[in-house]
Amino acid sequence: MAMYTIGQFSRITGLSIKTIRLYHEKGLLRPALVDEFTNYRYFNDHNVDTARAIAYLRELQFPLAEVQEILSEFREDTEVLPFFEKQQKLIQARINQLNQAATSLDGVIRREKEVLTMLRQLESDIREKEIGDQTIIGVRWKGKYSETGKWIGQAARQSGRSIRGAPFNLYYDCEYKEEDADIESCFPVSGLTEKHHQKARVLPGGRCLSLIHKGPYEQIGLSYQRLFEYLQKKGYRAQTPSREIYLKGPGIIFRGNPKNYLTEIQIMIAPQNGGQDERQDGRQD
Amino acid sequence: MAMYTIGQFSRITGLSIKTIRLYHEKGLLRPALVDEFTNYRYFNDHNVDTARAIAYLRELQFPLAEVQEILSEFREDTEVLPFFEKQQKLIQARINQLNQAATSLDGVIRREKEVLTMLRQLESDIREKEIGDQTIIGVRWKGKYSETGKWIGQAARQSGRSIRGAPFNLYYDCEYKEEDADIESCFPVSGLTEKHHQKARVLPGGRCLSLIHKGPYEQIGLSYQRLFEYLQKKGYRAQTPSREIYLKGPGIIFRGNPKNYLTEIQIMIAPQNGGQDERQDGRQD
DNA sequence: CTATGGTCTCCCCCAAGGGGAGAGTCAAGT
DNA sequence: ACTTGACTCTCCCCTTGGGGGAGACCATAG
Repeated sequence: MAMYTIGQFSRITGLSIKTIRLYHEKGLLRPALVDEFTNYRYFNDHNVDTARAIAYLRELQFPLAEVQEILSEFREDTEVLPFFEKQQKLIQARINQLNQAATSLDGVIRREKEVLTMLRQLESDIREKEIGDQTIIGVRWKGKYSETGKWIGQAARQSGRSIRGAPFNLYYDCEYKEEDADIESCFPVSGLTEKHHQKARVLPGGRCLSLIHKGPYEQIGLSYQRLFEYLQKKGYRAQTPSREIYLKGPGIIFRGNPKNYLTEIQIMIAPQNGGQDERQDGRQD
Repeated sequence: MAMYTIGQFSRITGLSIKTIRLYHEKGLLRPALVDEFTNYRYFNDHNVDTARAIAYLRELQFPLAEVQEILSEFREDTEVLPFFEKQQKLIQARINQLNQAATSLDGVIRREKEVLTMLRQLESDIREKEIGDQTIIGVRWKGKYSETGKWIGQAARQSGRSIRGAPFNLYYDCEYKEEDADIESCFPVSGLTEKHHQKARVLPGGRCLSLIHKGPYEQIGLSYQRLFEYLQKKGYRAQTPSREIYLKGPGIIFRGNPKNYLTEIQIMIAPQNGGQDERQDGRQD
């Protein structure tokens, strides 16, 4: 019967010497012989089998204590079935937890990347553009502008994992109101589950004026002023609700510097004249 | 500005007192005030924000050291993007590892459950039954019966994650040979990838005699003898190759007790005479 | 003034090993 | 027989993210 020193045994089994000694100490792997004078460990082929079994169970993420229990109390694979099933549940739970983290990370990364490309191609000028229809979930409320954060949070909870872009507000008032403004806080969504589906609706696209406001929200009045001037100069007719998209605001981790906040203001333009498809107002809910 | 004792702060943030002290010690969470005489910690609302950020990053599985680095060196979410991306890769790796374990566990559980049902409905009697076509991957070899283990391992490696049942041998010799037997060691497979596809082939089904042999392989000769007697009595003609299905042999963890090994022997029966579809018996089990 | 409950620091514990120090051992070459 | 270099031994400390508990202060209400 071949006997191996711990180094040879380590090379055979792929376990580190430290690990082998640990398994010995914990009673998982008893060397075939321990020299009673030198304390040198010597292993045989049966030990190799045991080591392989341990390595296999460790791959299956069993804790050492459980490995020992299995190895010491059973002699047949079938008897270990309950352990396997317990372990399977445990691993599924861990996978779910990690998947949740991965999903969150994914969302964060996507959002921050969008912000970065936004920042790069930023020109703080009024543009006319076409925007498409969007499926959204929103929360309608009345109050002061500064309460927006709370309601965005509300909308985020309603949308759960379906959020597909930056939050925005819809302003249903035609004019600026300090108090008691009529606002809907929304998220664009997609891939909704059944029960979320009824809370969502489609926000129609169309032609709009767009201006990206850079800086704190307190100064957003100036950007609105520029937009209204432009509207008047071109003779366009504005449609409510107007939209304020919070491309970059207080972050998830940091509040950030308000000087770098980015908010896109979109004012939908009513079709010019005559056209029978004259929608004055997108209210549907 | 509201100030909270550590207990209140713990209730607000959901972090345990121990955890808060740890974060303080590691420099992640500096209390707004530490009484210089009593060493009591007092926290304010800004601390609540920080604690929330820490909890969020911990949910994303960031280690504390990284959380501290992020919190101490950055002020904007976008700057943290590289950390997020690194973390995403790390989490994916962990998920992959766990998924591998889960897949292995799944296979083991399925196999052992099959063995258990086998054991329950075991009657060690000769039966005639129809078996269906099977897609298999096999390794053909010549040598001694006892080398089977090695070649089954070979076949397992070839089949990878597509294995769908117990391993078996095909015996191409008409008679029992001690040495230099002509054998193919196989696994039933399904869900093959492209590159595995060409190694697989279909093993045709048909009518066969089946006997489940219980006990060590060394005694399998007796079971063969019973089968051959039955064949002769019925006047059936046997077809090669015959099959030996290792329902329960040495396990993955334990070698197990050879007295409990289960091996199903299947001998295909050649169609009787003339009639190309002559079923004599409705048994289909 | 005391009782009760909060809080402090300090120390030990978990899992699954890794790193290294200092001492002892083995086998081969000289 | 001696040396040398490679192994191996035990013992201790370190990691992560906290948990448990001891013994000593602290705060506040009755």
